[in-house]
Amino acid sequence: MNTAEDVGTVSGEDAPRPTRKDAARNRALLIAAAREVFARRGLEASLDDIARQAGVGVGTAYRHFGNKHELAEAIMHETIDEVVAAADRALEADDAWDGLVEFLESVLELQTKDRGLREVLMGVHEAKTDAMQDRLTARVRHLLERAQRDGQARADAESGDVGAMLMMLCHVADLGGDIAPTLWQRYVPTLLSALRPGGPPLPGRALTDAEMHTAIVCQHRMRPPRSTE
Amino acid sequence: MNTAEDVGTVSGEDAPRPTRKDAARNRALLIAAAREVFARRGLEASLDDIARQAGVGVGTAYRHFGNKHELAEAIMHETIDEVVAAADRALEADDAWDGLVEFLESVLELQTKDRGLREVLMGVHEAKTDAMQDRLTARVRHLLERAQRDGQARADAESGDVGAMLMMLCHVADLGGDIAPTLWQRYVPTLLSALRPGGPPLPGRALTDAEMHTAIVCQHRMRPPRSTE
Amino acid sequence: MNTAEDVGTVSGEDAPRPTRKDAARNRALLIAAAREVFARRGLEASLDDIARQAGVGVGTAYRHFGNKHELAEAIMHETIDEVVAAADRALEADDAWDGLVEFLESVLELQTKDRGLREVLMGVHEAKTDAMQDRLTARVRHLLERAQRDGQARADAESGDVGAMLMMLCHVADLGGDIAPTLWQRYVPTLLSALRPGGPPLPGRALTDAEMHTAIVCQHRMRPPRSTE
Amino acid sequence: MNTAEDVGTVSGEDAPRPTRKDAARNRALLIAAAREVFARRGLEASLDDIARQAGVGVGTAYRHFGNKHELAEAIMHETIDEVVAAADRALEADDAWDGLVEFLESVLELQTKDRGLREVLMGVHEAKTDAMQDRLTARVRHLLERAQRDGQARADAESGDVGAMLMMLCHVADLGGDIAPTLWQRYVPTLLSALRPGGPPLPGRALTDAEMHTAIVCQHRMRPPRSTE
DNA sequence: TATGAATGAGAGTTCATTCAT
DNA sequence: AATGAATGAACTCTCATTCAT
Repeated sequence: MNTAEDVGTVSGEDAPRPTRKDAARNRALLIAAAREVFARRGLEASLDDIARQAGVGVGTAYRHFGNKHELAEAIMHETIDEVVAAADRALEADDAWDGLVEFLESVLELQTKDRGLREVLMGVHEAKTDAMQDRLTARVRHLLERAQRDGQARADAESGDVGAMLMMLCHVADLGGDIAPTLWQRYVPTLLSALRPGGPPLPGRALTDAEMHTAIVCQHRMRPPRSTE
Repeated sequence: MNTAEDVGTVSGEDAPRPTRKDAARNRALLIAAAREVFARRGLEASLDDIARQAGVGVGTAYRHFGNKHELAEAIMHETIDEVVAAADRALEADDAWDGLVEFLESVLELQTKDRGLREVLMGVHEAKTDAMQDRLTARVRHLLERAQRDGQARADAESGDVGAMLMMLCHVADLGGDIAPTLWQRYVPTLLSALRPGGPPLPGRALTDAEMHTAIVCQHRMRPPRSTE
Repeated sequence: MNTAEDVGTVSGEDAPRPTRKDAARNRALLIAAAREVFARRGLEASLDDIARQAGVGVGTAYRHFGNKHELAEAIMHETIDEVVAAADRALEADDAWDGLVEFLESVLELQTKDRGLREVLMGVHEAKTDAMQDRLTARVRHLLERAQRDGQARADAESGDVGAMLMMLCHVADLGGDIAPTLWQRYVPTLLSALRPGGPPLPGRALTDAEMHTAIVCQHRMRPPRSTE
Repeated sequence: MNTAEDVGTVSGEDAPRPTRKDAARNRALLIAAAREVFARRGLEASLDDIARQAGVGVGTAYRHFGNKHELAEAIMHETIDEVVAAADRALEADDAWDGLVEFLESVLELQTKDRGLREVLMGVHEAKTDAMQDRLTARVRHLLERAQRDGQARADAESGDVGAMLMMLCHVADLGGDIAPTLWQRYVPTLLSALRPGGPPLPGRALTDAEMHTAIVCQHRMRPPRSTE
């Protein structure tokens, strides 16, 4: 039923399979829209809103993501990429400790602008988050280990501590919100002091990476997908 | 207690009729059910679920509470009462500082068992929460001031700091969840050290009580009741 | 369980069955309340509202009336009484025609103040209205017949015509509402002229009393009572 | 119509895509169902009933109409179109007076079959009705003015009079219902005689178009849509 | 393959009617 | 006999997901 005119979509690029580019672009459009909408309105935003914002049909969203959860995961993936990038930058700081601090600040700055990331970091999510969490966890561990090697972080500090502190700061940042966007900075020195050599050790033990993983992944607040049966 | 004279007015317009026994029971059942359901599934749980859990029709819930918000408020009221009671107990501790610590621990223990309280403390609520927030804020202030008078807390600590720390700990407790229910205890000494005299002051400034109020109240996640009119 | 004190309700009237007066008063209270509420808010007002206004439990309303329809009927009964009274007064006017006109005006004045009556006259009701309709119909017939005997109304006018005209005027009065409360008066002369001797006869035929009855009774707008099954 | 240049923008943001065929069919089904259901049961009929009658899910109704009011408006629009068409036909009658009469008769015939229209004409509606009311009012005025120019209607007749008469006739038609579907015809000559030159003027004054508008629009019986905020 | 219309379960809320007190 | 709490069906509206086009 399509007349010849729509052959021109990619107009002369003689792609091996047609419309591959389209699909990629739509995926990108959806992710961009989802980030913006989730960032602005939180994870409860409707897929219709996101699709509209993307200039795409809802059906397209389902072709690419299967369900809302998967879309959110994809968003997280993209977003976590930025966080990972920040971590990688921090890993190359001259001073290991400065790198660690720099990383925390980068993350906080990122999540201040992005309610999507905020909710993700604060554990409002589900399932396949796995791989991304792990990528992040690994970086955190590296940052800490580097500082430990340089004698700037105490040997008994654990990467789970850094994670916990990051989350605490996220929460304060969330609390401060627009009223006091830099509130979280007030508590950075105190928290980080616990990682410094010399003082009394932290009591008990931190979450292992695996536990952290489970902990975050288990905190669904987004309803599970309906069983299609 | 009624004298004979007003017999026959409009068939007993006097005594407000002291809450029927079954009504009281149902109210209690509803509150119990709501606490349990909110505790387990969060504030987004439906009234239908709560009513079912209470073994009661939805209509009954509406007779007692008018709308979902009011029910949540009532639950919160009950729950905050426990928190306030804990604060009042803490205010009578022999040692002011021990009282403050004791209070934090009590709250954390309470919220560990109750996702309802967790969400309330973490600011996932609205409107009429006001009074309760304020009751709590006042206690926190008293606890801190008492410790300051005794020279156990630094003079420049602010009650907003205690609030922020409480929230951070709540968040860690939330993170630990069932996997590590005492995780939060690991970070108590570090955080509280910032309130102790002697060290470097906290940079910037804390949220005032009013700001804290606004910050928490503005973070609705439960939609406001539809205006019926 | 009743102590001796409530023997004093009727205090010394040694009524054959006690508390008869109470019941009567409650009935009266309910009717008064229903008239007021229906008059103000229309037939869609809830029984709860009416009971509250009466200072009585809903259950009492059901003891007296069985269901909302019956209550509305009772209201109508009371209200129609006034209309009937107006008709009886009109029947004693010196001039038969003046009596007829006077009657119409009385009814219109009554219904201007009473949305309850308005809806009743405009046929927004059901069932047992029967007896009352009939009482009214009879009066209308008498008024017309008296005017016919005096040669002031044409012989071929039918009482259904008077009824129809009354309804039309009610409708115009309803239309005028508060904006033009006397609008209906503009159309009285025209309509009544058709009842006067001398002009061309009305084409077709009017509704018989029985048809009028059926017509009005069939126009439920208030939902029928739920089948209890 | 699209030139080649914008090929590839966002996959066809150009043509608004001319209403799908099945969508159009469903919309038609809904409108048909709504007309039928509203016609049979009045404006209080539920959207569920209408959707069921249309053989369509409720959601579909909401996709097409947003809320119950809008659906009713759409129905009314369609229906008023017919009335307007009747008026336009009447405006082309050879004889101005015959045109006026013809119009009244058309409307009455239409509303005899359609309780939906009946309620609309009798002012049981709201808000956006405005435009349609006005379209109708304008026609009525034209019809009357044409008759006045031809000397067939008295100069001091007002279009509000025609409106009032139309409503009165609607009411009688409503009264006659199925029992006497032509009852209203009995009162046409009498009423219209008041518009004819020669007789005594109508006392008082008619409603202006603006007043008529207000009068009708203010008589909601259908509750306004809940503000979703 | 993309579109967006259709679906229907489910949420909050109301109210006529019943029934324990 | 009166009370008003309890009930539950019904209503309007939303949104994740499916499916015809």
